[in-house]
Amino acid sequence: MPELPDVEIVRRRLSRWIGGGVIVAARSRDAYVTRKSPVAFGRALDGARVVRVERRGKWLRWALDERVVFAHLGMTGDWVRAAPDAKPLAAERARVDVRRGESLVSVRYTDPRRFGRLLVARGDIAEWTELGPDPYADGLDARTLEERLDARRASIKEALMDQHVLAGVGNIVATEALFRARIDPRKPAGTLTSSERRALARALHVTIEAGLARRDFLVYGRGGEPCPRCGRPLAKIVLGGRGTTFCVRCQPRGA
DNA sequence: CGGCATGTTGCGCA
DNA sequence: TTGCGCAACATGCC
Repeated sequence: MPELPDVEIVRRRLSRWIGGGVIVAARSRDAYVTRKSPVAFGRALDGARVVRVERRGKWLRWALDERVVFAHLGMTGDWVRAAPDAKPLAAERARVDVRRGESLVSVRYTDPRRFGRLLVARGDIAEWTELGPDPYADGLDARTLEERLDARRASIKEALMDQHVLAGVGNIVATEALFRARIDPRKPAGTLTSSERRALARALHVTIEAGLARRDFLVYGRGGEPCPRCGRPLAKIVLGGRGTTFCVRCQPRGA
């Protein structure tokens, strides 16, 4: 489930597994996911040291000695650890074997749907540098939210999911945070009141923490079920091409 | 078989 | 030029 909280969980695992290690072998056979010759992926990584594993929004950034690896999990991507001699896992698209002291760690990139990306670069790429503030790494207050949303005509939900506005908010986090903040997802972003922006900043924080704690969703994917707050059946609409669940009573349009 | 899916990009049309 | 809706990408699951 790769939105900000899930990507952060993957980052922590990766950092623990391979941070500070030296890559002894990196292989991919998937030209679609590597967006270039998978051979170049292996060549660029072989022998490099993993200085650190960072995250911004939904992107992971591996800082190597002289290169940078950008990894996006798309819809179904994940990094898992396997025994170095284990056969390729189901939907495995790449593997990176890392030596840390005495031990050899093998991490595998799995991604059935292959919307994810594994990019090698010499420096930062536009997809990374053009990201908006990350509400977890950078913190988020009502003032920042106001700057980011000001004069936007798109709905608040679509604005939240725009990675240039805020980095890391996807369909689940947006849906859950708007429910917590009691804001109609269709409301134009630029028309939120300051108290709504305060509630939304807080709700994003709570939603991200709930995601990190792997708690169940309140309303996402629960269209037709009773609203957890008032019991009225949750509405299900499409906004910006994405399924959107909300409560017409608890999330009013009016200010 | 049809419909839907946690993401992103690019195209056609106002 | 800008903005918006929508299809496409590739695959699995219900």
